[in-house]
Amino acid sequence: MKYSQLFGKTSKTVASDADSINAKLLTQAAFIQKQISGVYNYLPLGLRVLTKIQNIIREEMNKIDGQEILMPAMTQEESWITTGRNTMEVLFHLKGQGDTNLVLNPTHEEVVTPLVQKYVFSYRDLPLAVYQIQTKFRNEARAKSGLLRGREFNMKDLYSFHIDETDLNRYYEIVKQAYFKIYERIGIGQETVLTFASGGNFSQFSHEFQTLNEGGEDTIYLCPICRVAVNKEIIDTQKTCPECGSDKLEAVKATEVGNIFKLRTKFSEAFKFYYSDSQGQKKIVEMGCYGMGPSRVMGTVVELRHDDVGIIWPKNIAPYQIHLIGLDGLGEDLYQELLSKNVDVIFDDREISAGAKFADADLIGIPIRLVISQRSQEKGGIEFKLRSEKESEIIEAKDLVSKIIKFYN
RNA sequence: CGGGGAUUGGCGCAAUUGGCUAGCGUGCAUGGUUUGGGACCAUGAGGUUGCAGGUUCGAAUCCUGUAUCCCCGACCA
Repeated sequence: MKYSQLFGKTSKTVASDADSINAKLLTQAAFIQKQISGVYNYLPLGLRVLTKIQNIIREEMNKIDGQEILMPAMTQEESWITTGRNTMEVLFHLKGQGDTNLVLNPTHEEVVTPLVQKYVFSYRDLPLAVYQIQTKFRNEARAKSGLLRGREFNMKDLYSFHIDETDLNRYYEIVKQAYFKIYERIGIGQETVLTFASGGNFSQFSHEFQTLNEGGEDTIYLCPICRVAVNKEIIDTQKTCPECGSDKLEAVKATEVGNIFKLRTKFSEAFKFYYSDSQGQKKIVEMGCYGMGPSRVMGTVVELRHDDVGIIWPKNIAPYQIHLIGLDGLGEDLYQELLSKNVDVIFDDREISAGAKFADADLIGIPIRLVISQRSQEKGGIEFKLRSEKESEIIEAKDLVSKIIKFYN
């Protein structure tokens, strides 16, 4: 991609209503653009990041036998009356044709349970896990913090169905491990901790995945020994680490980037979802649900990975692999060569000053910046600089692609 | 949802006892000079001051209503 052709330009000033680091930097660098409070447009750079996050999640969900589906954003209100959740304050209500009452789904238990019920009748059909990556709508009392709390946001939701609690527990642990793998690949594994939360009526705990960061909305209580935490609900009832029993929990700020939950039979009972076991006996289906918001993860990454001049994207979710800056009219040949080697490159071909190009590269935050200029050629090649480092080095042209490949593998 | 603040070219801002043709920066266009950390000069385009109504000789400025945004709080599978 040539930067001169890219839809969406950086700005020296930032919209005065940007209320958080992620909103400021993502808006200023033209990754997102706010439509209304808590609702954002994704521009090409932003969509690339979001898609990369989604694809990492998708790969890990597929590895644990999740089958991807796509459910609708709107549903008849009746399903929500069935479960008693039609009074949730975050529900958006709308009218269909005639007197049809519809809701915009804030989550999909009310959709997925009747859907799976149409195809699953026997223990032979279980276990089963389906997921989607889709838009959720929640009419939050107060949207805020850029991508961290929106009224419309992107979410991956996985639902699992089991013959009994034992099998639910087995799969729940598998999902837990898959989540850590995802955060690791996205580049926030170091800061993301398992957090014990209330389990509702049917299980002792649910689990949140909380990413430690100063700007976080949540306060959690971290065990320095086990590096697990408990949330406020739990600390109010037990003051110790659930793993080691330590009472030296530290209050820290964090952002919730995932939540997994044993639903048990709450929804299968509401929809009368039974299966026949090997004896032909009618049994209730056990369920789990597992949420993760790619858009919120994207915002959280920016909160965590930036400096005072811009974003510093982790390598697996950067919008491009290479930010190539051409000076002195150079760069086109190198750009074409990188493209031919399948390197994902954005080429700043604009006829503006070097300083402006450097400033934009810092703001956009692609992990590797290359500069090709008369100066770099006099020094024997191409300047190679990591966004996360201060110093640059000169690389000979023949070594460039292998160095790039090495960095990304 | 309760309390507070704000709304002026694309973006960031200025303009009050109500007073001249609503300014500045940035961005944009054209020409020229520059050319490794957001260059400089010149010229130009771009605003019925969120919307609706009212007071007045005269409203960005005062009044009423309304919409939106932000902050604090409550809320938050």
